Amino acid sequence: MKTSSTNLSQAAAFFHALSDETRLEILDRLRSGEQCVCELTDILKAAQSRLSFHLRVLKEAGLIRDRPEGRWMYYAINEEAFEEVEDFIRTMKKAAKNARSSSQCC
Amino acid sequence: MKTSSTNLSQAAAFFHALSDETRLEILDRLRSGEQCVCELTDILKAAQSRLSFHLRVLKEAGLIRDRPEGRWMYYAINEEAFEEVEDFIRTMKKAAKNARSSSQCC
DNA sequence: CCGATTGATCAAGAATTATTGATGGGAGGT
DNA sequence: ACCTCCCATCAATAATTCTTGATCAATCGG
Repeated sequence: MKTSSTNLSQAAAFFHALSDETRLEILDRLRSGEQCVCELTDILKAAQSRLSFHLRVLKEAGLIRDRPEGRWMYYAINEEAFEEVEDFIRTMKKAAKNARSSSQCC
Repeated sequence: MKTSSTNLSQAAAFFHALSDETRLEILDRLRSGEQCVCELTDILKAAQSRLSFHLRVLKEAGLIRDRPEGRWMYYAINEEAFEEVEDFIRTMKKAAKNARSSSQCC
């Protein structure tokens, strides 16, 4: 079994989006359901443009979805993407585990 | 349930280490078992210092372990770290799923 | 001891990413 | 129409990360 290189660059993109603490805090907030930017700005005490930047990174990676409503923009976690990330990690882990047990002689 | 901030910075560190395609290629190679640096250099066609740099990033994040033997250094995947990453992702995903279903009125 | 091999580390430069403050656009209220 | 609120975007700067080439230490074989 081999992980294709497109998978690798896709995975790298996911992980890059997840590699920043501010973005993880955003996701942590979104775990409880969708939120608008202004709520996040209040909670995370971050400048609006800064938050907007990080939301964009998350969105371009496909980790979150947005939904405009009036003058608000609501963001929510995209579960499918997390499913993919989980699969990637699980596959890696399992392969390593197998390799390990099969290389143990006696 | 809340993810503590130490968890977040720990997770950010894991994800940062995973966010580079070269490092994912290294891990992809290590899936089949431990390898020494020279083998990786050949396979990935990367300069030695470059590889050494990425191996360090992976090691400092705890994703791989090293084992010196004579003049070779063997690297292998550290499964426990992948377990942690998987848990983190799964927790995030589940919380999002719950929030989603409970917010669906009618 | 000598030379060759393996791999870590360092410094310098290149490249990517993050932050800040300013601007602009759209939606709503009056 | 005007003003305010919410948010995206842009340009400039700051900060971080990556690559490259050089050097060094340790191990091994002769």
